[in-house]
Amino acid sequence: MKQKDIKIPEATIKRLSTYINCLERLDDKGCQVVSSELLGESCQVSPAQIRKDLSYFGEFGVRGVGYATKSLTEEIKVILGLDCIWPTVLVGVGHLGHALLNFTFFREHGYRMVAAFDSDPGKIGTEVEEGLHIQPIEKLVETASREKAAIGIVTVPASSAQSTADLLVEAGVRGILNFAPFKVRVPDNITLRNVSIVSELDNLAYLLSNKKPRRRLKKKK
Amino acid sequence: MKQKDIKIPEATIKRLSTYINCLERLDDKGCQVVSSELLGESCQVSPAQIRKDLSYFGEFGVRGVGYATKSLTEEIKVILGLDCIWPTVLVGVGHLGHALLNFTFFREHGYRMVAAFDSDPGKIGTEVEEGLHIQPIEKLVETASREKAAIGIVTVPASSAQSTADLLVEAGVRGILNFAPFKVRVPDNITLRNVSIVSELDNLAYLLSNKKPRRRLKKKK
DNA sequence: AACTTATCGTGATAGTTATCACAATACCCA
DNA sequence: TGGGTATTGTGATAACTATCACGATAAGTT
Repeated sequence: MKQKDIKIPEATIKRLSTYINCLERLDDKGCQVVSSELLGESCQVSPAQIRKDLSYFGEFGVRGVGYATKSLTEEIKVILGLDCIWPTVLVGVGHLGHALLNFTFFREHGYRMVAAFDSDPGKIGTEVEEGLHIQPIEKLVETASREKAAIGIVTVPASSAQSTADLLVEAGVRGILNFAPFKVRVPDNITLRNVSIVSELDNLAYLLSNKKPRRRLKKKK
Repeated sequence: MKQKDIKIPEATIKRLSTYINCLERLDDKGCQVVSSELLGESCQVSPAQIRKDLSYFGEFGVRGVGYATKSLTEEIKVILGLDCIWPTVLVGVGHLGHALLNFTFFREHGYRMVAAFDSDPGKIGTEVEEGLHIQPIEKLVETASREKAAIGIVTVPASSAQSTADLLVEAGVRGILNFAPFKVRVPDNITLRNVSIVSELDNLAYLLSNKKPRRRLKKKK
């Protein structure tokens, strides 16, 4: 038996999430066992990459056979921490916030939206989802800490992103997912992830502007 | 004079997009000149990283002084291909689609939404933005090719993501930004980017599940 | 039980990306 | 005009990540 402290690439974690997605689809199609080749085909990742990713966490397959679809799905969920429920709050119920609240996927995959907040008085009280009424920002700290929210989703405009993040930290959330186009600052003990939709589009524009993507002429004096 | 064919890291492109964002904010604050240190402070990237990123494309700064805020912004826009207008169409006007259509940022930064489509007959004709009426999916190929759409944004459910992508390809778009939780397949000459909101959340869950993020115990037989 | 086949798990290797340290140089001021 | 200061641009290096190639091994077959 060997035990080693090793580093897990962030890219690996991202892929694990997509593996779950593909595995569930394959399971729906009736595949009880998948090879790394089939799974790779399905989610457009090389078979070796999949095996490597999984090997960081243990041995989940059977040589000569493959992986049991259902149990591998469960194993990956455990790895990602999706075997428990993460109480989550969302701040800023604009279109994007609404989209996330209605995203049934969350409910089925380890997250539970326990509260939603907005600064627009006209929205307060609106039921955005079964049993979930929009609350004023002023209630954020009180409600989120009472509900023991662990994750806060920020879908407010850039101008109020930082103050929103501050409130979430005060309310005791451990992680923040920020969709506002502003890099907020949080204490070291808070985990932060920024999602920049604009960057994704800009990346596309860059690739389209260059015939040979990822290559370019470098000019120096 | 030296000229070399070198590879640009994808991460560099992503950062360039955020540099624009930070530079515009600094410019609003009255900073006419920024050092890599100040810019780095503002967008949470190391100064050396910023200089390296820029050095792939040329020399934009003045030693001992820094970078002219406005002109650096323009230079980066040129690098990313944002100095021209990208005609863009969006398919699937749910909450997320709506959010993107109303995102004024796009209009101001190189993209123009030329059409929006949805399969729900009840939505057809609705004006989602000044002068932009939702059209039926059946009109996609005709309208998008007439408008010479270069980019297609997919915000439909996973089940119709592939067929939507196929239509966009048929309409002649060169790039697709896919928000559906399904990895669509496109011909080699089409540039594709997948945005997985669920993966971002899952990543957060993983980090929260592990005290020391990015490190873990490895167990082997 | 030996042989064959399929497919995993992983050490070694190649490739990519970030960091570092410092030479280069523009501006300021005496 | 020369010396000091600030800050860039970049080669070298370190760190990280993906790919490859193959040994290990489970199941089926004769």
